[in-house]
Amino acid sequence: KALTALSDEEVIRKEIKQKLYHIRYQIDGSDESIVIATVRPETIMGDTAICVNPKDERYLHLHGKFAFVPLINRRIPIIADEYVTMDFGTGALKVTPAHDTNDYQLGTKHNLEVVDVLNDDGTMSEAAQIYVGLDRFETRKKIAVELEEKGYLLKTEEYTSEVGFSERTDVVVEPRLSLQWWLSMKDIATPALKAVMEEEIQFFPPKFRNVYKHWMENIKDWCVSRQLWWGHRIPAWYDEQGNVVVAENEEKAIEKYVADHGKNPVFFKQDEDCLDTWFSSWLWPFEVFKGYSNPGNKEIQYYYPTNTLVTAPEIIFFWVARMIMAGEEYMKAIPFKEVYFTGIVRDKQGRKMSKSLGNSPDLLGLIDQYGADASRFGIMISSPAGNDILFDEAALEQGRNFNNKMWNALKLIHMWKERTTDLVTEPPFAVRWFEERLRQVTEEVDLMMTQFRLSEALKTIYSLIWDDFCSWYLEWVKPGYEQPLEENVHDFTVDYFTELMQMLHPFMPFITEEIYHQLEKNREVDLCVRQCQMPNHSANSSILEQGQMLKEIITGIRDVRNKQQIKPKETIKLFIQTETPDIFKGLYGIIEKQVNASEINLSTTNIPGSFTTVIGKNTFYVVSEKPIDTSHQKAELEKEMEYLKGFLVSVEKKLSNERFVSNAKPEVIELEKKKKNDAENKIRIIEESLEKM
RNA sequence: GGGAGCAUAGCUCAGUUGGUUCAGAGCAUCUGCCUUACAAGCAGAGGGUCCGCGGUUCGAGCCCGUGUGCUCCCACCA
Repeated sequence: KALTALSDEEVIRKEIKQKLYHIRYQIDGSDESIVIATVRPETIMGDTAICVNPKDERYLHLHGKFAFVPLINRRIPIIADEYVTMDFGTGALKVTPAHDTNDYQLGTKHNLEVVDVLNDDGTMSEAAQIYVGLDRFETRKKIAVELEEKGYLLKTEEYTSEVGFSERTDVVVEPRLSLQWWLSMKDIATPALKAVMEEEIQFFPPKFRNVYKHWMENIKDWCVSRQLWWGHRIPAWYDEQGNVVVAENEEKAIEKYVADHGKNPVFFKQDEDCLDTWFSSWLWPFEVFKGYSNPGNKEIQYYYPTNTLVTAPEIIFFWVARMIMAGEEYMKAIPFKEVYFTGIVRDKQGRKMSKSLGNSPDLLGLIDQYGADASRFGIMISSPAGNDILFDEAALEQGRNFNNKMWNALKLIHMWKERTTDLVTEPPFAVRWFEERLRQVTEEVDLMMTQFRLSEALKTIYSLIWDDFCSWYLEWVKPGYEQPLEENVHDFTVDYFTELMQMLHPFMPFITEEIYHQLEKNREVDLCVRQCQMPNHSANSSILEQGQMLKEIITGIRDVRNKQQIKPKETIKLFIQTETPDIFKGLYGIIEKQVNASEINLSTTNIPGSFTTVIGKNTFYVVSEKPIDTSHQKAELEKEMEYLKGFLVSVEKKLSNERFVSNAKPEVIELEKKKKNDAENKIRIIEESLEKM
């Protein structure tokens, strides 16, 4: 047990206009006096020193002398401490250890007497000597008058400062000494600090390790007793003389008492205080499985330590650190391996959501409006790990639209099912490509999930479904109007869609489950959250590169169509000039469909009257009914040319820099050479195209 | 006052030993489309002195110093 100066929890600070009283204290053995300034003149009877700054020249001659507290004439020392600010008030501070936190610390440091002038009910105590039994605020008024009458009050000035009010009762909180139970923290903090610093326990995001480290390295003893009537009661018992015994329970306390005193206690009463809420909470990881009260039971063996704690960063110290300490102390093992910190949900303007602001969304209303999956999507997509969440309904709308998109994809696949053909062919390029793409993204998402980069994982899956699956893959395999689809292509598509639903399931459980069952009737098991099935070999990069090139070609030619204002329904003829015609094998069908080309041919020369565009190492000539506007095209090519030449210069400069060549890693130099080569090739191709225009 | 973090497109954010053409994504914006899954959509585009200054380096969005601005936690002046 130790004295506590004050607990400042549940205290609301408010700016209050007050009076600052300048009060004169007579110096012992001198005509001189020293003036202090205070807003609480009723506490002067608790003064046990006057403190000045050691550097303050005004008071140098008073160091070590004594002064008298007005009205009660207690003789108190004049001490010097850096704590006192010279330019505030008079530069002299009355020290009241019983009623001010800082004064208490000052008192401890300088071995000052402690005089508690207040009773529990806020009236003046016997120790105050005067105004005993009178309310503190009444005393303040009366004492000011008395001080003035007796010539101690020199002046009063208006002063605004912060005063603590009780959160529950809204009365001014009075710092007051009391006897409390404390827990010495240093020893139990050491292993807990080590566990996190050595990453036996990992924090996500890791930046919070700094906060934890700072706390644990500067840990203060913990006041664990509370004057409440609920909670775990302090396990301490007193006899009639106030001798105390601490034990696990009353039975053991009596045993201990008998051992210490050689007799049974006549009177034995448990302490009425309760433990701090967090003292109970820090037992949570093991005591929910009775790991302390019934050690080694089956459940605690299975569940302790657990894997991941999900919590908020503002309770790193209150709860996270304490659970780790309790785990190490009582279970001799860490309680969990990973801690994931969620952000605080804020409104669009960045304000914390709160009842008083009334800016919390009505979740059930949102679910009605957008759907449960969409609401989950909206929150998850805007939760970058470790950052606060700015809640914006637009994200929920995006989630709703995503639902709709997937629903429509399902509808399309159902339509195909009705007219598949038994004809089974080699899987077309699109099928092979998407398999690789799925494999690639699965690996990416798996990595993000293990790093708790949840919103990034969701974004990646979202893009895989919307862009790769719907916008590219489905369009690539889509049969012509009223044409049938090969059965195996349909089956692959169903498999892919299933795999996608599995990936998305943790984020959007309802629609994924539904689509999963509708894709294939009579599925026996439900979808559940499981780890990604890691592919048994890594993705085939050449197919992926080919797919990437295909996307770029399609986009590039669509851009030409747009810029040339060729109507969507109007077909074009496409000629490809390439040194590697093989890479286009099997892609003609897709390209024709995607850019609405009536035919595609290879060409070794420029096509007159066409629009030229260079994509990668290949030149494409677009022929349309419409007259081609080459001025725009020419300007674009020239612009690119200029850029490439500038780029080439910078690469060449780098390569001719001796210091670069001698210092850079060989693979970096190789890359630079490749860049140079690529740029030169591209410049040549564009030059040729420009010449012919 | 003590500590931590942040500053990249209009907004929210990625950018993983400093080296691909690195300046990105989503949303928003603009243009064109009622194309037979989807207008809650399709196709395309524009948009940035990577906060300022200095340094290290062959090379800096990334490393170091410094200034400015913001956020959070803790303490709080009689």
